[in-house]
Amino acid sequence: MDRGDLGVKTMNRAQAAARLKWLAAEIAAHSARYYQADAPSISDAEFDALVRENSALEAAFPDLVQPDSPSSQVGAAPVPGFAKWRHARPMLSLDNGFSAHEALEFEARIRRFLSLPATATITFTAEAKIDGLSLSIRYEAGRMVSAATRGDGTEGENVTANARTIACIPPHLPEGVPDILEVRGEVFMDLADFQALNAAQAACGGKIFANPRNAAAGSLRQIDAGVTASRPLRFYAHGWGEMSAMPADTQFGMMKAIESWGFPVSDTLARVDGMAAVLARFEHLAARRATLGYDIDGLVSKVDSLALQERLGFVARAPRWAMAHKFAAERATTELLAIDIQVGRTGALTPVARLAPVNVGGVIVTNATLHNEDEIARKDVRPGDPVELQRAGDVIPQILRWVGDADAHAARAPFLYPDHCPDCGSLATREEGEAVRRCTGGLICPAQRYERLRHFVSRRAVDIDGLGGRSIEEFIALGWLDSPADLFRLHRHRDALLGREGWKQRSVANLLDAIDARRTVGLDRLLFGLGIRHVGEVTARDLARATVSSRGFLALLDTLVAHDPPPAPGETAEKYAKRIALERAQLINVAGVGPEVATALRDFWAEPHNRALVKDLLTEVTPADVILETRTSAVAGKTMVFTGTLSAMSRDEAKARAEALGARVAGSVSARTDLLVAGADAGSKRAKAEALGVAVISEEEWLAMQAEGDLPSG
DNA sequence: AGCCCTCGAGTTCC
DNA sequence: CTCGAGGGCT
Repeated sequence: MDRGDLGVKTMNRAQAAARLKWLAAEIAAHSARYYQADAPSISDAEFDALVRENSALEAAFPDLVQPDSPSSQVGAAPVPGFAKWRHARPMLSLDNGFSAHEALEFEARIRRFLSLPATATITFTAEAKIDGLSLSIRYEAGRMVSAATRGDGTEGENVTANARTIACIPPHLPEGVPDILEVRGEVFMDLADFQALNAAQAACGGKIFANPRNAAAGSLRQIDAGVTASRPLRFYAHGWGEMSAMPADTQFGMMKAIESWGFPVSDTLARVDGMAAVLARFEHLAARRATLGYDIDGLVSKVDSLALQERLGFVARAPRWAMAHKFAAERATTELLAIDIQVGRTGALTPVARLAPVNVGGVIVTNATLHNEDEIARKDVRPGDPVELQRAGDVIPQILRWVGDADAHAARAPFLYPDHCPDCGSLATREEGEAVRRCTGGLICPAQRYERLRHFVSRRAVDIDGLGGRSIEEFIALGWLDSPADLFRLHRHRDALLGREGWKQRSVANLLDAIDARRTVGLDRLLFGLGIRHVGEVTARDLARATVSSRGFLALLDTLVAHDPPPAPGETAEKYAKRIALERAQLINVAGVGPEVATALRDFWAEPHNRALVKDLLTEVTPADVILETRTSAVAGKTMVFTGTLSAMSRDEAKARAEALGARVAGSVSARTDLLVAGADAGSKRAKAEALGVAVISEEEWLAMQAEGDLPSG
């Protein structure tokens, strides 16, 4: 939400003039991106809202209308964007590391996960990490059928026509390639080509690109493939997606096969033994960096053996078997203008640094998070200080320290952290031992309500397309929207909405259709969307899988609330709280859900308002059951528990394998456990399983069972 | 009790 | 993306 904007009615003339100027610049920038099909940064609805606000202001202050007003320029039929493309295999991101230390940690972690001795040598591939954009190209029977950008990793944009114009991407492949084959790599632009392009653009008054990466992105995402064809784009393959047959059993072998099919592969690609050798390549690459002729931002190392890659698997959205070793971040100095406080959906007060605009590594930075109260104190940055910044990792700017004159710094007032919510004025408190200060306003805090609704409709939650912050704000102000269920009743305001500035037949229909499309939504998404403390995407999915249906989930919540044993005689309040929390975790019995999460769930459900909210929501929405993919394995659909010390694989790996075979992995043994795998020195869990008559197998038996259930990959 | 790994939450840039 | 904190192992 742009909290800096005032309502049209409350604005004076000077404010309106300033706002109009800002809107003109904003709309021009966004429409340039939109029409030139570079990445649009806001949704259509949000863009519409900007245009709408502009019109409203011009109506209120007709004498401020400028000849070059956006209202005189916008209005052509919007160019349809690219169609969405769902990746057959998700396109993942990589874990980043910035030091030799982190790289060696990465290697050590792999050894631990695989239970390898410290002396075992792991072979890696190493290659330059090109600063471009990822593309996944699909071939069927040797012919290119599609090409798509990464997008969010699951769904990208179909840019097939444009990719076909890139000279070094083969349109068809030689005989004998796998029938289905997806090659993934990086689209980029050489520095010399980038400079020539910008010079040509300047000459014809076209768009000037900030850096080669943006130029490549802008060129690939052209509506008119003819424009893409005129741009000097290059491509290097670095991986693959779906493959109907595997030509090799190592990363290096695969890349060589891909190269033999006619794809360019980076000449920096090498196979080396051990992380120390990867680090040597990194140093070598850093020295060569300036002479490569294109931008790179580091080096990528991958475990060479595909068998090991498969065993290592994934964490959230990144593989455990790969790492991006990044060059040191670029730094810059600017002035800290002010520190603003934002209120998140959980009430967390987060300080944001407002900075004098400064270029850091090709991007203009104006904001940076300061995380929390302690961080400000630790760095002792004060409004007015000159500060040193860097763009950490890939993008996020970070304030390193204040710089300049110490006396001047000392003369500036330290930032006073507010102890009341800047949005609703409620007391903001800090839990013992916690870093965040939270607004206690809860339901009455408008900022929290707004952020919760935004979370509910966000892509990873219920995913209502095209419902942006500005629309939510508008509907709240109109009194149409208070809780998530209200979203599904917005259609009752259809006529009123149609009468409003900027809402036309089509935009209203699109919004209502998008909402209707989510009347049936996965239990996991719905659960995540509720925004229960400590229940994020992964935990929500684990809980949904364990309870299968909304009925099962609600029953679990009821059980939690009903579990209300009295304190034992002489038990302190603290001990009692700890014990009952532990018991709640046992009632849930889902690996990864401990006392804290269990208590958060209970507290949520103990609140009558939340029960009413969920009940209301369920009158509008049908949660879809979350059923594990049933693969043909002996453990599919079974609830398993691991105990004792496993020798062939670590516990984490065992859990990951079991889940891949369709099993649920619980934390402890109960009557609902189907199978216990007992490693060496199994203790109480084994005894309990035997007492309950739960099947117990040894590690060897489990390995055999798992190998049987294994399906060929790909 | 201490340690390591993951996850959750909030944020930035385009 | 980074930081803090929860969960689960040793």
